[in-house]
Amino acid sequence: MDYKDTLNLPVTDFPMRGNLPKREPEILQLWEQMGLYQKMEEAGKGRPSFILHDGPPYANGHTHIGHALNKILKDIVLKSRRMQGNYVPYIPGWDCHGLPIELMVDKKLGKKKRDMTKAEIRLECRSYAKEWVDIQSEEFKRLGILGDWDNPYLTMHTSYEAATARELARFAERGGLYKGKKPIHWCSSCVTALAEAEVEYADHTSPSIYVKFPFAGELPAEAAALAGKKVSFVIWTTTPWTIPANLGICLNPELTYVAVEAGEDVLVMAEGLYESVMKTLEIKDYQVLASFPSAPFENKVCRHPFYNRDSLIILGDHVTLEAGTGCVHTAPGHGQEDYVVGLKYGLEIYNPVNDYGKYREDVEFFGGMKITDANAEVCAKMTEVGALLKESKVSHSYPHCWRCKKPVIFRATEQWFISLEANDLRKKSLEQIKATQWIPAWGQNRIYSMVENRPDWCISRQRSWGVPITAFYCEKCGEALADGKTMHHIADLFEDHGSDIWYEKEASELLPEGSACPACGHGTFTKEMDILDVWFDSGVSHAAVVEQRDNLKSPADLYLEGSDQHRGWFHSSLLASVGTRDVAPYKAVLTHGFVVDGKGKKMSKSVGNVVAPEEVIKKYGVEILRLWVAAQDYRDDIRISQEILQRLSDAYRRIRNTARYILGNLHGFDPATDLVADGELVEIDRWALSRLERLVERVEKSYDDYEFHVLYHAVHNFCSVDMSSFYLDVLKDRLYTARDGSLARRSAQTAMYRILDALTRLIAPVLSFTAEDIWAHLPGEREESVHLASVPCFETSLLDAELEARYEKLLMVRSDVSKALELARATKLIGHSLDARVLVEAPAGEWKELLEQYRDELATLFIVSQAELAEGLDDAVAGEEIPELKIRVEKAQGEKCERCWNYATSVGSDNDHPGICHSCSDALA
RNA sequence: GGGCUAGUAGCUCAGCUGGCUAGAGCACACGACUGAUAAUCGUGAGGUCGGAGGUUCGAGUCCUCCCUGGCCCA
Repeated sequence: MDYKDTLNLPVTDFPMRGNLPKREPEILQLWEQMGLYQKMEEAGKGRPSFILHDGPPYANGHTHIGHALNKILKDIVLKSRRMQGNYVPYIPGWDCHGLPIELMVDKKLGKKKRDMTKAEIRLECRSYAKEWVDIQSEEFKRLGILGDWDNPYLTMHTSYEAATARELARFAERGGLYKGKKPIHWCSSCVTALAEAEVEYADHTSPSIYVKFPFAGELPAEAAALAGKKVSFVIWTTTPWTIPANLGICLNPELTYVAVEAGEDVLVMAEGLYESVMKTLEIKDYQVLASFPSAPFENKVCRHPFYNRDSLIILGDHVTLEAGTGCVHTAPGHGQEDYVVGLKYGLEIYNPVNDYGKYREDVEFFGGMKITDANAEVCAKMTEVGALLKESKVSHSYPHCWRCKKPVIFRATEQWFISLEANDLRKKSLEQIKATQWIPAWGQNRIYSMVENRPDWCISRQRSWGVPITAFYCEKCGEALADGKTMHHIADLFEDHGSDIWYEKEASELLPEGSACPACGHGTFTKEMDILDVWFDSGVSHAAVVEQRDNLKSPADLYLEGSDQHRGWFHSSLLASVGTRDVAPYKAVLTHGFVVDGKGKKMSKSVGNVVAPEEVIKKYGVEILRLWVAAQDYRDDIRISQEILQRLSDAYRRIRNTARYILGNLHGFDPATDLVADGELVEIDRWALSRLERLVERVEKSYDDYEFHVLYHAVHNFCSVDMSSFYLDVLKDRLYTARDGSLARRSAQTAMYRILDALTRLIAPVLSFTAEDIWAHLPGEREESVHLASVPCFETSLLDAELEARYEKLLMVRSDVSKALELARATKLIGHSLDARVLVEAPAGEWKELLEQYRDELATLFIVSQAELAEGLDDAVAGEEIPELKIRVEKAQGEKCERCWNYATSVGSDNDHPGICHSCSDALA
C-alpha cells in the first residue's frame, strides 16, 4: 500500500515562480476593473487624512530609475498610511512649462517657426508636454503606483495658470515684487537673452590686460609704510570693454597682500601671486615694501583709471590665487560674482551696453561704439593715461551663443524679483524651516543656510513657454503697472481662457476699464513679455492644488523628493507659501539620495552604467524594483546593479515560497469554522504567533518612521529564520501525518493562517502585486483587495516573552545538535536527520531542567526519530553554543515507518499495516 | 574651491549615549534530502569597521588631517 495517499501534503495552485513580468499587468488590469483607487477614496471618507503632495516631474522624456525610486517610495508611504487607517488621496502632478520643452518644440518646428505667432508656438508646446504627460503616466502606473491618474494636476492647466498668476498678484499686493537689474548671458547678434542651457563653451582668444587703479583713500595703519608713495592696485582682466563699467576692486578676505615698489610705482597685489605677475609684467627691478591683510582696505577707494569716479575696494570669497593678481576688477553689471558681491556692498548694477552690444550714447569716450571694437579703444585710452601695465593675448574657454556661435556677453538687464526682505520673507522662511520636520534631520541645516544666504529671487525669463508676468508698461512714461488689483483681474481671465489669452489680446483688451499709469496718469499700455521662472510655477502648487481640491488639506503632511530639491522645489514652495501666507506649505519633508551604480558612481550614458527601469521590469518585474526601493537605506546614495537585483530576486523568492508553502498547508482549512482558540493552541504554535507579533511591531514602527529597509530585513529574516528553517520544518511531521481535522493539525493551520494573513498585510505596501495574489489565495472572507484592508492589529495578548526566552535556549541546543548530526552525516552514519537517535547530557542546572521539561518534544524539535536525556556520555561531542552539553548521535532504533518516515520499534506491530508505526496506525484507524 | 552628506564581510543592513573573541540574512563552498523539488534542511569559510595620527585603562563608536563617492553651489 502507498501510504503517501494517507498524508496531508501541501496543495495549492499558487505558483512557485511569480512570472512577474507577465502577472503584474494582469493584476494592474484587475485593479483598474475593480476601480481600486475610487474604492479607496470611498473607504477613506471620514478618516483622518494624510496628505502627501506630489512634486511634479518635468514632462519631457521617458521616466528613469530616479523617477521610479521617488514614486515607489511615495507609493509605499501612501499605501502604508492607508492601511493604518488614514484617508490618503494621491494627486500626481507634472511640471509642464519651461525652456527644455520650448527648445524641443523649437527644434521640431525648425523653419516653420518663423511664420508662427507666439500663441501658435505655445500651442505646440502644450501638446508636446501633454504627450509626455501621457507617456509618463503610463510608465508610473506600471510601477503599481495607486493614485488619481485620471485627474492629475498639470502646471499648464488653465486653472493652475490662473492660480500661478494669482499668487504673483499676492506678492505684488504685499509689496514683495519689484523690478531690478541682474546680469544674464546676452547674444548681441541674435538680440536675445540666453539661458545657461543655450550657452556653449568654446575656446576663444581674448586680450589679457593688467591695469593700475590708483589708491585714493587714507592708508590704514597696517600699510603706514606706504605713506607718501604712489600706490596702485593692480587688476587683471580678459574683457577690457567692461572697464568703463568698473565700480569696484575685490580682494579675498583671507589672503595676505603685498606692496611692491618698482620705479616710482607701488603696486598692490596678493602675496601668493606677485612674483609671477612681476615676471609677466617683465619688471625685474622691484622690492616688497610691505605686506598686510586685506580687511583694513575694505570700503577704501581707488580712482577709476580714466573716469572721474571712485572704484570701491571690497572683499569676496570668490577671489582666488588661480589666476590674475588677487585684486579682481568688479563690474556688477557684467558678471555673476561681481553682481552678487556688488549687491552686498550696495554698488549700482551698472550696465552701459545696449541690446545691440553697443555702448550707450552717454558713455564718455566710447558712446555708440560696438563693444567688439571697444577692447582696443579702451586699451588705447588706458595707455594714454598710463594705467595699462601690460597687454597680451590669452586663449580660454568662453561662452558662445548656441544658435549663431558668436561669443556672448554678460550684461545686466531689467528683471522681476521677489524680495527676500520685504515682509521679512527671509526671516519668516527661516522660522518656518525650523518649525518643519526634516527627514533626515540634516536637511533642515542644509536648506536653512541656503535661504539664509540666497539673493532675491529672480522670477522673470525672456521666453515664451510659461505663465506670463502680468505686468504692463505705460506707453508714455514707461512706468510699470503691476498692482494686485490689475494682476488679479488678469488671473481671472486666465481662469476662463488660460494664459494663452495674454498673447492673443492687446493690452487694452486685457486691462480692466479705466486703468491709468500710476506715475503719469496716461491710459495706454504695452504688455510685459517676460514669463515666470518655472520654479515659481511648481512653487505655488500648494495654492493651485492642495488648497483648491476639496479632498486635500493645506499645509500638506509630507513632501517627498530627492535631496536636490532642497535648492529646488522645497525651496521655491517655501518662499511662495511663506511670502503670501506666512506658513510653510508642508509639515514634514522627506528626502532621498540619488541612484548610483554598484560602485557608487553616478549614472551616465557615456559611462554606460545606466539602469533603465523598463529593463528591470522586463527581466525581473516591478516587484523586484519595489523591493529594491524598500531594501535600500534611501537617506544615502542608492546603489543598483545586476548583483543587487539578483540578490533581491533571491530574497523575493524566499518570501514568496514561504507564503506558497503556508498556502499549500492551509488546503482544506476554513477560518470560519476551523480556527483554534488561543488557549488550545499547541505550544510551538503559540511561539510562532508570539514571533509574528514581534514582527508586526517591528514593521509597523518601520512604516511609522519611514525606515523601510528595516522592514525588508525583518520580513526576510522572519521568513528564513523563524519560519522556513525552524517552525515550518518542525511542523511538517505534524501537518502531514496528523489526521485531517485533528486539533494537532488545526492548531498548526490556525497559526499559519494568522501568520500569512498578517504577513500579507505587512508586505502589501511594498510587494503590492504579490500580496494581492496571496490575498486572493488565502481562505476566508476578506476584502476585495489587500489594499482595501488594514494593517494587522498588534495583539499583545499573543506576545509571550517567557515562551520566547525558553525557545531561544532550545534553539541553541538545537543548533548544537545540528552540528553533531552533521558530523554523523560526514561519517555516513546517517543521511536524513530522521535516521538518527540523539542522546543529550547536561550537568545539573538550568540546561538540564529545560531539557527535562521538554523531554517529549526534543525529537520533534530536532527532527530526529528519537531524542533522549542520558548520562555518562564522556566520549560524545561537546556543544559549541553550550559547552557543558554533551551530544551523541546514533542510528535510530527500530524500523523506518513507511508512512511518517520516523524510525520506531513499533513498526510491524499492527497486522493490518505491518510497515507503519504505532502513531501512524492510530491516525489511520 | 565652498556647503551638506556618506564610506562596517562579495551584496543589503545591525552595531544606542566608547567596554566581553565586530553581528544578521543573502550570496559562496561543502554536504543531506527527494513528501515546499527550477524547492527545502545542515555545516563551513568570509571583515587591519576607507586611510593616517590623536584622546582614553579601553574606539567601528570621540577629535584632527587625508583619500574615495554623492547632492547643491561657485
